[in-house]
Amino acid sequence: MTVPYSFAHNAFAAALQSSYDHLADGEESGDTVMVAGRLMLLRRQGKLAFATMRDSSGEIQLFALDAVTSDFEEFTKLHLGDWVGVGGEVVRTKRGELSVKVATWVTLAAAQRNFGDKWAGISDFDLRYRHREADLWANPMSRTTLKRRNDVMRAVRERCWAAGFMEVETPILNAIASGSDARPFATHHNALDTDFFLRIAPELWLKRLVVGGFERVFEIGRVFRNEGVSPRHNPEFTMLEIYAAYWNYEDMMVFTEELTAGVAMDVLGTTEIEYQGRPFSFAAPWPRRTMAELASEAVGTDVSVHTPREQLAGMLEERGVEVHRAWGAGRCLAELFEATCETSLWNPIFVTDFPVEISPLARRHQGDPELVERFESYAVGRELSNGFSELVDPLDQRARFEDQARLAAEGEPETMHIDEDYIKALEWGLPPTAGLGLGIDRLAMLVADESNIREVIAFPTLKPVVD
RNA sequence: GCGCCGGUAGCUCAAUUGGCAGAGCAUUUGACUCUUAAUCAACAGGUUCCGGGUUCAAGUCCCGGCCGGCGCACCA
Repeated sequence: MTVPYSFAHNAFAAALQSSYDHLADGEESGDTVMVAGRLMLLRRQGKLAFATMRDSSGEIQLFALDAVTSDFEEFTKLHLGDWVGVGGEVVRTKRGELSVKVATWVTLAAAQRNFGDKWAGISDFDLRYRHREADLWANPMSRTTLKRRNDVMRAVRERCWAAGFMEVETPILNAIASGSDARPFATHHNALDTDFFLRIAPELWLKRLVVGGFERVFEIGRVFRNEGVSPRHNPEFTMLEIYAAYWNYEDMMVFTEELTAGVAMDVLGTTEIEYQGRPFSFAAPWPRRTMAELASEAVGTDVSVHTPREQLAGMLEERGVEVHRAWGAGRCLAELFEATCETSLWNPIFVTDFPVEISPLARRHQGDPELVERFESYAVGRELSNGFSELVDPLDQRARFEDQARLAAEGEPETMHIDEDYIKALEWGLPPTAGLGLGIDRLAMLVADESNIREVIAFPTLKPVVD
């Protein structure tokens, strides 16, 4: 059988359903359309046959009659999952189902595999993730979720553009993987005979564009971290990073909450949702609390980055956290916060004023040089975004990188490497700038009410099956 | 990486204390001129994830491996 190379398609299911809403039961419109899609159900009744066809917009019934339909017998032998193109009149059956009365039809692709149980679909995770194409046909929720992700991406882009940000693209192959603390994937360029690392963040490149005079830039792109896989972590994930010259971290917090709540409004029409059965509100403004305040409340005594390191370490050990010898008071405070507060932060909140020790790219706090002007937003017990007033001083930047190198020497596996090119870039002058990194997948999880990151990624990372 | 749970027909799932491996849907064949997961009848469909072991007998018990889900760790 030869399948055609094209089909003169001129109507979609959803548009037909709405534009022929007025058609009465048993009424024939007199209008002929060409529709195409996939057979989801097929019911033969002697000299009649009814099929449910789905296209990207929705579903419509195909009504075939021996007296009207060409090759009627062949039509009744079509399989669930076959793609068909159909020409016929728009009618409503006596039982009230809007249909295309099939006059001519052609097979556009024969399905040689089925799409699972027509009622239960496909539920096996392995099959769903390895063969998303089958999952998408079999499971309406999978289509809805990935569509939501697309809606989120569009809303984020449109809001960034509307705020005057320019979308840019920066290298994925890097001689040094920097901009975050994470282990990178390594690869090799043959012609250059050079090892490269896949980016773990686009941060340093974006700030170099600000140095170059693009005052507002953003990038939505894949980043790669060679770390554990979990329901909330995929080795490659999508990050939004934005940088605005002349802003500080408070300005960026305002932008972050407005962007996030705005995306929820754009996609869902509301900021008030249920996430995993529990009420959740995107509505701005979000509370702002310092890390030290939250940690102090949680442990019942005042702690801060100035609390003696040994005292903080003792509190961590009481809570079963193993304290690395390279950790200073700042890192200990952050660990204490994560151990006691992080998972209880349900509605969005900004946690602010991080220790300088764990923030090598952020600018020192105007009120306390041991802190930086940094925030992380948390929602449903997870980190959603991270931003700060950017460190603009090349001398301080070099000192921070050197501190990181010292930590590495003491056995800390995930530290930032010194990036001479970046320091050189800062020497040309980075104006006061605030930056933000936001996990698009995690935002999509919230909007789509999904608890596993794999549901919002079309093809999540899986271990290959070897025979 | 560690722990717990799971893997049976193309899909969704059963299988009692270890005792002949089953159903629905899909596929194949037939009936049926308004169906809606159509209905009815019939046929066919299996390396029970893989490899060992215990036993008269293993889907079931034991050991190892593979893949997945969840939790922990790492992290966003």
